[in-house]
Amino acid sequence: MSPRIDEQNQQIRDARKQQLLEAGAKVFGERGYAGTKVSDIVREAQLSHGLIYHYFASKEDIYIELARTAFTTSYETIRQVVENGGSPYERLKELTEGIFAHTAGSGYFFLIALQTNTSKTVPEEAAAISKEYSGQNLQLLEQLFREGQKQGEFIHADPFKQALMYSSMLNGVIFTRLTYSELEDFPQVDQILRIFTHAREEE
Amino acid sequence: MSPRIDEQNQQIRDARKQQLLEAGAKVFGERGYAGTKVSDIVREAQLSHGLIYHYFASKEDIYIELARTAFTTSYETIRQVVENGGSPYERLKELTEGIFAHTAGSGYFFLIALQTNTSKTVPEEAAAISKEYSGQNLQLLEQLFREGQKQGEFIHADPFKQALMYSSMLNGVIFTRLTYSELEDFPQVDQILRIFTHAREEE
DNA sequence: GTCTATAAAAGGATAGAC
DNA sequence: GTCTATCCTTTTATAGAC
Repeated sequence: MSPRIDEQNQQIRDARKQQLLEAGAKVFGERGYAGTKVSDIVREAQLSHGLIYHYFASKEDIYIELARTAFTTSYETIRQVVENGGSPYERLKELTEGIFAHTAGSGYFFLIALQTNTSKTVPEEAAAISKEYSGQNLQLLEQLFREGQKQGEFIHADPFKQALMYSSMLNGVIFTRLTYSELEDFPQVDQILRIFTHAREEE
Repeated sequence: MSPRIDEQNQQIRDARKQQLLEAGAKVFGERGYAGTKVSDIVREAQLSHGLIYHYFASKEDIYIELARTAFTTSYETIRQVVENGGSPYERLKELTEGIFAHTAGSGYFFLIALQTNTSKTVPEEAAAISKEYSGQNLQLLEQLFREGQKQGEFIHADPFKQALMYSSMLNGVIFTRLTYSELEDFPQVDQILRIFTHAREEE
């Protein structure tokens, strides 16, 4: 086989796989792992039913790959912002706005991460990945709150609980916004962050 | 058939149905509608597989009944507190504490309500019930925020968005707490409500 | 590489005995 | 009223032709 053809085939393979992953992200995000049928994915991807098994070993495998992408990206995003310059409050604000901006369009990866974290019906390997990264994310946030408290920007409270409160709130709000996507100026980031800062009248 | 026997049978029937509903609440709450098998429910209820169909027409039917219970109870709870005496802030605080207390134990009905609201895979009838009640709940909250703003307790912002923010946050936090149930003093209700009130240094 | 047809497995629902 | 065994539909996965 000529390398010319080889390369072309590889491109096709990559394109198809990508197509299936994107379709999978959408339907898994919308319907959950158990609620998604293989036929849902291939319909969304506009490919034949059998073809999916040339690219993935099983329905589980697609989900695991998507979950891995979701967690590695979110971890990298958080790490970058948290390890950035700026005061703790500035970094927290930048992180929050970044996450909202990032999930404004589709939010499918957010939904996959969330359900992988919380559902008891996702593939075991995905749950393992989730557990690992969620802990790391919380640690990054905890550290940020600890710094902010030391510098006097944030109110004093168990930094771990503050990190937990922050991510809970974020989950709830993003989730809501996905169903009320027509709303403008929702949520107000400054308003949310008031939970963690000292009293100051709204400017 | 003697009325004596009739009555006894009725009691058995009621007990079994209750048993199945409780088991259903647990597994549907934990695993979602699509992720739950009829066999999961009967195993949890410790009854035989076939028996469930003497009490419910289908898996869908059990879920619908549970969803209805979840929504009617939550609506009644909110309505009672909101229409109570006390200042808007006091009522909001009472409501929040009540919901946390109520979901501290199991939270299965909370989870069922949440997924009925958001999942695309629940039975159609359940989704319809959800839509109806969610709107009503939001209206009650919106009214509470409107009053609180008029009386000067709450910051000024679109009352509908504030209601949405409140319920989003509550969802996120309750959800988190269900996985971190060993945490004491989480969440701090006063801290959450700071989002909606005017600045005042934490007491 | 892609498709259609088919096998294999899982899960919801029913039948009939006790 | 309750159980076990069975049916039947849905869904995952594979085979084989193009």
